[in-house]
Amino acid sequence: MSTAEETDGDSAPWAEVTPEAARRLLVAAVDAFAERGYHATTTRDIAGRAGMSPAALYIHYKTKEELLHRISRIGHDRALFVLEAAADGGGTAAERLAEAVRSFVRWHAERHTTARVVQYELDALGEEHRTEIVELRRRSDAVVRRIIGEGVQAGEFDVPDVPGTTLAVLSLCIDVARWFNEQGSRTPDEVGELYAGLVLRMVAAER
Amino acid sequence: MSTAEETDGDSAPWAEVTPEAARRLLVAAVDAFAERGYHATTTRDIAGRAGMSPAALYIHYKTKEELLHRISRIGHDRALFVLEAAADGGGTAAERLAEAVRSFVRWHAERHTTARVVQYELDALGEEHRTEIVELRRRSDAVVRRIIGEGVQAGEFDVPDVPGTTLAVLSLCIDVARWFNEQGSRTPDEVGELYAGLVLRMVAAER
DNA sequence: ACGGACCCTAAGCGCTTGCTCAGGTTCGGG
DNA sequence: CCCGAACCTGAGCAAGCGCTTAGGGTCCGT
Repeated sequence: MSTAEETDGDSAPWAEVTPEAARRLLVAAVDAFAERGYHATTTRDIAGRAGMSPAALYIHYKTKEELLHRISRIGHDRALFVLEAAADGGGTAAERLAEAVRSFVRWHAERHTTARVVQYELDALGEEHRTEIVELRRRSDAVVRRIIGEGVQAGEFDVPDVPGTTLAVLSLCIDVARWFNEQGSRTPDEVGELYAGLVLRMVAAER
Repeated sequence: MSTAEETDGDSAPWAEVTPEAARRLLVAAVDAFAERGYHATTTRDIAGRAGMSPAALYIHYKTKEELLHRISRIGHDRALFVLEAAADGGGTAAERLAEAVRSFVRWHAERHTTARVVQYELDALGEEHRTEIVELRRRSDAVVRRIIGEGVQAGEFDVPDVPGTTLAVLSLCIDVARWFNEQGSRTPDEVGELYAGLVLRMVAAER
């Protein structure tokens, strides 16, 4: 597999961020934001983690908020990519839903540092940037809702409230970013598998 | 029903906080923390919402962190109370689990302002205060795990991974605080009902 | 050898932060 | 009518914030 110009959700995490100094700052910001939260993180802390002086940050980014926006934008793009890949993967609705949950959860667990920033620091974005991100989340919702809707029509699923169940499924997956811990007893793969099973039970017509 | 000295999860929200000036400040802090987050909220903002000068805050609380701790402590106590009431309510494991989810979710929806602070600003607490709160959350976990465990033993439930499913159930409920909106199309009762049904499907032995 | 593009830093500006403190207001009991 | 306790405010301090600016290395093509 080539490492150049990848747009998938996993490999070479921040490869598209250039030049290298800008990437180092962005990675440092992800770590700091995830650890302490956006508002509790200082620009001096970010620059320090990247091994630079506080002023260096402003050569590559106009403001601290722009850093958050870049992180949030790239993160949402990747999470959405993962979801859409599963949705377009073919198979029955159950197979596609299971794969969507499995990979979406795996992303939130494996990359829980990024995911935490992406999912929980949304309010710190400015008006314009936030609406841009909210649109991406609307699309995630649409992807899951479509799979569930198709499963219902095909008679595979029995779901009284499709929008409500969609909300619950996404909520369940997203919250993984909050509690997942690398020192915990479960690998991202195991959590993905567990959750895929639970979600299938939530929508299954019968067993 | 008397309004004096209540300790349940709903009525007379912050009645046990006295004197009245201290309660006004605490309510103002809950609103501010929920809206902007702990770190983005200034002591001037809190005092202003309570109609006092910045200095007044420090007559009733030693630090801004003490305010967060009081909120977090009381909130966790109430949420736990709601859970335990449902768990001790009698009936089959399915009935108790459904009631636990229903009331826990209802609490997180109805009082989502408080719940947001309680569930998402934990990291802003100091070392000692945080470990105190984490203990309360461990007890919430134990309550749900016990119900599910008993359901499995009674043959009512079929759950391959009890700790994992417990985690998922609680995660689902807690995340309600993040997305619930009073202008949304669902009442707290409706969300509670929906979620209770979904959780029962996750654990049911057969249908 | 040298000019200039690029990238970075030291220093610091103006402002806001959490918090303090001396002093004023209010009010019930004697 | 005065006292003392309870409660609150105006003014402000030291520290830390996001961000700016003047200037200095480094390395390229020529």
